[in-house]
Amino acid sequence: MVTIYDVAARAGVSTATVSRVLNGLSVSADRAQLVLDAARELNYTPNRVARTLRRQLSELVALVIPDIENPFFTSLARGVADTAQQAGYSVVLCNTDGDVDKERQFLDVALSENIAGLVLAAAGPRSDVAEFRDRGRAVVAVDRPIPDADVDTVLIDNVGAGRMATRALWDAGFRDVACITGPVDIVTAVDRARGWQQVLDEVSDRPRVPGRLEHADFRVDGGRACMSHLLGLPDPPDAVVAGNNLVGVGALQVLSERGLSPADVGIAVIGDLPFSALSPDALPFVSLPTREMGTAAGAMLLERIAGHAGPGRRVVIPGELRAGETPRAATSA
Amino acid sequence: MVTIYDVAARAGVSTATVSRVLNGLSVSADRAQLVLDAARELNYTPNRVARTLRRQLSELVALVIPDIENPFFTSLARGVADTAQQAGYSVVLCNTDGDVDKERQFLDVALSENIAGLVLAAAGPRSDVAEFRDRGRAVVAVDRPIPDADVDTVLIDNVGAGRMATRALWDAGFRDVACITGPVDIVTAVDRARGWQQVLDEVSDRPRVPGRLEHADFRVDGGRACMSHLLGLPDPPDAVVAGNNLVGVGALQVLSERGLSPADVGIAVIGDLPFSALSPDALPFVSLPTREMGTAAGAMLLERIAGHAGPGRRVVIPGELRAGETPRAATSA
DNA sequence: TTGTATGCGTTATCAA
DNA sequence: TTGATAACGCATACAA
Repeated sequence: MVTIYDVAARAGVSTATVSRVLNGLSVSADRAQLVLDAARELNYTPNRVARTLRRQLSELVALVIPDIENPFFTSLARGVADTAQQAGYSVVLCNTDGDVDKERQFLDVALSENIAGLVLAAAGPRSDVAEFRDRGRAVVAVDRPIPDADVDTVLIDNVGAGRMATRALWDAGFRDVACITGPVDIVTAVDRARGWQQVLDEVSDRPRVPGRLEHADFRVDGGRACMSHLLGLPDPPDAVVAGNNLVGVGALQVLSERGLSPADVGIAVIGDLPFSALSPDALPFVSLPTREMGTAAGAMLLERIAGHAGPGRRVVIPGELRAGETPRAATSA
Repeated sequence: MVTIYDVAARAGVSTATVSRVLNGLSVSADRAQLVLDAARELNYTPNRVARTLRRQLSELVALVIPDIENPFFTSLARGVADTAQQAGYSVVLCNTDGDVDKERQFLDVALSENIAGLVLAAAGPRSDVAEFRDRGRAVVAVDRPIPDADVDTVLIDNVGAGRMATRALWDAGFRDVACITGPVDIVTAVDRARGWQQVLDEVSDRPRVPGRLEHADFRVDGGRACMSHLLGLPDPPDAVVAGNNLVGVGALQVLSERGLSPADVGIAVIGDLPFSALSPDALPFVSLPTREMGTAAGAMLLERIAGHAGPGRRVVIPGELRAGETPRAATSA
């Protein structure tokens, strides 16, 4: 490996001078040129491990997400990566698979690697970033808040998203709207369901059918299972709000397999369906600006790395209803 | 930060002894216990940066992929991550966005970070991993071979996949089968198209309609554009092979928007559609065992890290046709 | 402006 | 088995 010593020797200067040139400190022009020439001739690349050990801070930023197979998070990742890379940081992505133990492992590794900063979409409600912050590392929470941690946070307006989706179905004439949301310990899932409930409380003057709220996991199979269950009831609902994109996919699959269309059973999805094979107009959905979430989180992280102090900030980004040609309820009950 | 010195002081031993205990070298039982107790009481975690600098090798493995928003690659990532994590390595994912410059940057960083190994799905046909290998780092190519590099390689049988998809359509009665594949400089795209061509050459006794091969980019919009173009021709084909999952999604979207179904225009997809919102039975597709590719690549990487020498091995994994209830051609031309 | 020398935290060599 | 110490490659405090 070619080290700073090799460059110094070739340029006929000290390693300190080489280091200064490479870090933009004041060096006389002629010597600087000598160093640059030597570095180029030797194809020198500074060793980041040594640099990190010395500086106590790496040029790496980590993004920790719970489900790398969910387009919601990969789109988010793009946003974070674009922002951070533009600032010269390399972004590494870590998938916790929703496993809090894996998450803790990643956090430990990140800390031990002297990572400059961390964007975290928490796997559970008890992520511990205290040591991170104590050691002066930047942390930004995204999509899911980190309880008891005063960190910058970028969130979707989940209650609002739940409201939009529900109202779209109501406005299309559906009167018995169920909701399939995510696990009770994921706050985004709970909030979206709360939005659903709010709208129903506001618009419905009749007693509601009980058992219309289902908690799936936030995956395709979860959506499938709950949708099958709802459709199998003696008095099935006439419409369903899908609590996230994957649940929506599962619900639509079940519909398709039963030969039903979104006109037969209304369906609105919270989240985008980039790979749905349906026209984006086919059903109402609440588009969530995931990429923008990522860029916002990335920007805040960079500010913190650059030294911004002060209490944790909170950015809440609204979803946007895309109603398209929402099929209307066939019968008004 | 609590360092090895703190532990040594608390345990009343030298840092060398602490290091030995932590690395499983021979230490007397009583002193080992002292060290372990001290380490636990101080909540000591070895600094990975220092360890990496000293050992000249980190415990990190990188997976570099060209499109993190493509389920094909995220599924692959799961396979690699599962394998590597089981062996105690932390896996970091890097998205090149198909940009060879970004890829080179990531490779430089990985080298400079003393990464233990690298699984690479190359962004282009000229990835340079020579320095990596010269410096004794493990490299495995996945999905796309790395020209001029004698590395372990895990590939799909792309020609075979193209054949399967094409034959499925032919067998269903379609007689003018077009192909939308990926860019000419991505070998998987070319190979899949070659499989398509082979089958047509074998089965068709009539002159072929020219202009039936389209090169999209391997994304949804690429599939949309090419599908629109094909359907807009004065003599459109009666069926289409989609060269990858995203192209398939785009093609299906166009179909759906025009009120057509896979019975009107036959369509077979090379790759899986985990988020298509269609029943998996709705159309024929060639399932590609991406996760298994990942585990195979991860396993080979671990072997190399463990010191396995010898020439580059090559694993070719076949796709698997899932014909479901393939719609038959409405008219036999 | 430049060079010398030290330390970042760990592992490994060498001697005891 | 154990400890003292050098070395990994770099950045910086200090001296010149």
